[in-house]
Amino acid sequence: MELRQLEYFMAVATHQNFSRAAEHVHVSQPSLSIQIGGLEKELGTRLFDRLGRKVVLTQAGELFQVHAERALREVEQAEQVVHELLGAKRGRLIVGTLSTVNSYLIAPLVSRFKLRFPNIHLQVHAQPSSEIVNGLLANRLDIGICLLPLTHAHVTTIPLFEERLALIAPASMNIGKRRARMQDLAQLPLVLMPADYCLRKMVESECAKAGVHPQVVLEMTSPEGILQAVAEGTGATILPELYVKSRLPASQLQIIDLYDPTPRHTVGLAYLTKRHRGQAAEEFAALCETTMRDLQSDSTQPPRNKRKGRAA
Amino acid sequence: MELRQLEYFMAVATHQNFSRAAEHVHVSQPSLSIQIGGLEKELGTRLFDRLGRKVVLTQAGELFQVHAERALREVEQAEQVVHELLGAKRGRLIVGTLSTVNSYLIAPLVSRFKLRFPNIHLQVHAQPSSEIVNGLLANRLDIGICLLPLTHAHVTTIPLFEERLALIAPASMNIGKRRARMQDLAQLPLVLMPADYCLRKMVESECAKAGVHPQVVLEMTSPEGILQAVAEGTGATILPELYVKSRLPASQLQIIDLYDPTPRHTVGLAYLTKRHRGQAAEEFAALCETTMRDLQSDSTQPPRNKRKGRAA
DNA sequence: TACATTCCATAGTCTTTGACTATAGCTGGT
DNA sequence: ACCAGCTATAGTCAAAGACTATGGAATGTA
Repeated sequence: MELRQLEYFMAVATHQNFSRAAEHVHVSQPSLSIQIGGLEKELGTRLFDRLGRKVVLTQAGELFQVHAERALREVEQAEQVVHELLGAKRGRLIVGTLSTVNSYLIAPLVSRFKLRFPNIHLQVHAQPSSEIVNGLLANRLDIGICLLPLTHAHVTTIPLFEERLALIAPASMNIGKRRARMQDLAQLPLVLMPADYCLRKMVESECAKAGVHPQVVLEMTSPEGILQAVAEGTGATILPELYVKSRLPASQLQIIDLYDPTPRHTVGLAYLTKRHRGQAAEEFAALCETTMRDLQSDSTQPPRNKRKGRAA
Repeated sequence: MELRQLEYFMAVATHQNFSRAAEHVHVSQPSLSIQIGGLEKELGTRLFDRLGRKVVLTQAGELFQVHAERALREVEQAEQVVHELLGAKRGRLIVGTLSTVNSYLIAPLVSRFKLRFPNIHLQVHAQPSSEIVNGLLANRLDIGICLLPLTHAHVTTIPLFEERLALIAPASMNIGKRRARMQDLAQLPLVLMPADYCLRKMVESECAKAGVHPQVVLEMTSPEGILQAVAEGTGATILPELYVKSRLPASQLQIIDLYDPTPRHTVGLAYLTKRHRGQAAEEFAALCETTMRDLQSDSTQPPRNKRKGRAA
């Protein structure tokens, strides 16, 4: 059985006339007759009684019509949902993000995204980079926001923006200045993530460049926990500046710029190389960049009126 | 879009592998690849991501799958309902019958029919012959049970059985014998149907043959009403013997055989010549004959034990 | 009754399309 | 680095659908 036959069938059932039906489906009358004939032959019974002037459904035809109509409607809808997806009018996007990035970027990003694509079902999971990669490989995530570089056979990354890292010290700790050299870290007790975390590796490599060996007094996996430990005076830490600023708990902490060199890392979009990224994913990545640009310009020059609206 | 493509699509979605899917739908792998490719091209997006080992649905594919599956199921059901109809496992049968026939034949007929085809929806309308013909022409009825002969351009008839007509007289009326000649009718007040009814025409023609002119004292359209009028002594009438026997109200009536000649008429099945008669209609007609045969053998030889079961 | 019209079915021709085989290209595992 | 497994492409062939022309039945009209 073919969809064509169902369409022709419905046309005849509607018009009760082969010739009119043929015009309606844009084929010649013989073509339509043959298709209906074939359908009837296949089913083993007549679907229409040809009564001189009119053509009417047999009982078999009536029963058949119910399901033929539904089948055609489902086919139509199958097309429709895909087209809506392409137009980003519907769909689903599951994003994995680093919890640090999650804290300051995701909230404004999500709100912008939802504004533009209200019917895309969005899910955001805060996870460490390794879990994001696993999630992508297992198809649990559509895209991830990770630290770069990330080299994995099947994962492609696109740099989105850089994060500056800053030294975070308890208010009680006397650093004595607003800026610190990387070398100065050698003298501080540090609270860092475990060795297999990206952020820790990054810190280690920066320290190595500066020729210092950090004194790690506590390892914690969550940046949230680290901040709390720092606030209680356990030690200092190094975290993305924007992250800390987004949740600075009533200035119990000092944020101290690092330089010589300033540690930075690149945040990027990650996705399975062969996996088809939907419209929604593309848009999400684009919004990611513009949102970040806005955040950084607000952060680096807070008193300056780069954004007139706010300054006024 | 073609049903073939939906089937192939579902196979790939199920097996997550083109080659296996191809085996499953009994085509070569390239054929299947091409069809999927065509479908994706038509929809304007990938439905599957080909990840080396596995093949997984894209988001578009997932949305598409829902409706594709439903569409295929509807097509399957469309076939199914027709096949069930052919096997008379379901369906509908609307029958028009003469009210006289209706009274004695339909009850046992319907019960037998329902026994054999419990899922056929049966509807029986008692109507005069002319209405039955109209009903057939207007497709309100599937088949009709009428008096023959009935000649109409589009209606075909099949004789089923003969009905003997008998003289029905009120108990009060003194006929003096169990049998009466047609000629005897001339002396009786008669209650008959109006002139445009088949039964009346039939009586008229029988009378004409016998050379008598009936004295009609009352015309009524319903045989039921006629019987009541007769019971009250308004006059005698001529009705199918079986009909009267089926509803003899506590022997207030005499049933008198007519002879010389015995008036009879033929009851037959009528249907639109070009209309396709379903399995149910065929079976109904067949049951009609056998049921009638049983009724007549019970009626003509009530004391004799033609049906051993009863006699014992 | 005969004629004109309408409508569906059939015949014959042509183009499209789907299926097949063989093979290339890529991936993943040994 | 090679082998095994999988999908995509190329090329050929046969089936199927569409079209035009026409036949034949039924309907309505002069």
